[in-house]
Amino acid sequence: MDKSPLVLLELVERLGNLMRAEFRRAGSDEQLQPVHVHALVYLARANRYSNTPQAMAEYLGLTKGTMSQSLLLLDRRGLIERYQDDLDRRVVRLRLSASGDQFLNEVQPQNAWQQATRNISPNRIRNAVSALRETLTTLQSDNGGQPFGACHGCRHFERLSARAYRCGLMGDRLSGPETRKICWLYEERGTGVGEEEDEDE
Amino acid sequence: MDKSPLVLLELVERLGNLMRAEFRRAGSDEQLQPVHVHALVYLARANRYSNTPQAMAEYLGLTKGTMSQSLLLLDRRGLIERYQDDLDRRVVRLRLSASGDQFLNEVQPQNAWQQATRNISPNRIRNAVSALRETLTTLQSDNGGQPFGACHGCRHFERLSARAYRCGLMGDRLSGPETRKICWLYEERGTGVGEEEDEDE
DNA sequence: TGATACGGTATCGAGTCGAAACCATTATTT
DNA sequence: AAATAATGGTTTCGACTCGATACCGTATCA
Repeated sequence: MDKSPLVLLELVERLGNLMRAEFRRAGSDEQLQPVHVHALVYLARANRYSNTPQAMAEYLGLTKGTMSQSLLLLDRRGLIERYQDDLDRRVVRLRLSASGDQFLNEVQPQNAWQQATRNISPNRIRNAVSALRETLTTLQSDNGGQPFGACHGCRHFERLSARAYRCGLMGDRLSGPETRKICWLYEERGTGVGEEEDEDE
Repeated sequence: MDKSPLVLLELVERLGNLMRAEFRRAGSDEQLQPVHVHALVYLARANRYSNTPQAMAEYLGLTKGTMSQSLLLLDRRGLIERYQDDLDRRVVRLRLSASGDQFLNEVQPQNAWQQATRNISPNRIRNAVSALRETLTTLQSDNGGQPFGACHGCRHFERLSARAYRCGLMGDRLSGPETRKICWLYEERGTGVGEEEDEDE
């Protein structure tokens, strides 16, 4: 019996804690809690289907009530803007305001991480990403949560031509940049079993 | 410019969030917050140098004041025991109580993770561990925090004979099981630069 | 048209969390 | 030895998180 999965868990938790502390530092000037910074970071990366309170709550692991509170605060501070969906008038849509955008550019919450990974080869990072992604997928399907992947890797992603894309699930045309954003409708491409396997060292 | 470090960060944060939710679930019967469960898990794995409020606070990324609060609660609930160090009477030492131990055995907070990683080959996991460990080390040395590693991998770890070990920093004899615990005095072995590098795929 | 589901908000209470003040013990300086 | 500083923990305070629950308006389905 191998204990390395538990070691991996320990690393993930510890890195998560450190980055939360980092987010706390990043938000301290603006009196923001870590979760608020995280929400802004998410919003900057969410596509048109995923910029709702519900999607954010799911992503951040909060209940909708809690999420509603945080959004209220971010709205009061002028960091986000809310507007109504015109098809379904129950749903609220969110976007970063100009000052929210500026805030992210100034404090660079992810900068410490970028620095910390600067000496790790892209290949090792890709291998780690692949293992963690698989863990995440399993963990989520065990818990019945949404997968949240980048649009261009999704099963519903379609390439119409060199520069034209489309979401097969929702039927919308997508711009190039939008296909790199996060979508909570993401589904794994069904390439059967096996996928890639890292080398033995 | 490669964006995969940011993808890795996203995975680490998301997995961290999910596991916190898992810890919340694990502690809900006993009315424990995620951080309390995490503290118990840490305590079960901490060696004789690392079972103090200070070490725990550092590990969990909290201030000593906050840590003190949580320990008070865990003590009231009878899940931990505190006792005085006899060399330095300022320091408090902590251990799991019998019911704290039983709690961990019953709720198995890490079980979901073990399940989620069951289909990932040990080798991929080791590769991911190595990349994340390096990230953690850099992140911590950038922030001036403690490293927290397993005793047997530490620079001060000495093997006296087949079954006898010793910490060269503190000078104590160590039992076999204890060398597998977490120590906050851990220091990377100075094997120069380079270490291992994963294969290209 | 009703019943039901759904997205979001409002309210409440327990508890987290950092900051700062504080206490007892140990270490250092003079 | 006495004064001073540093250290490990605790206490107190106030702002805020967070889940639970109730609630409101809109959409969907019978």
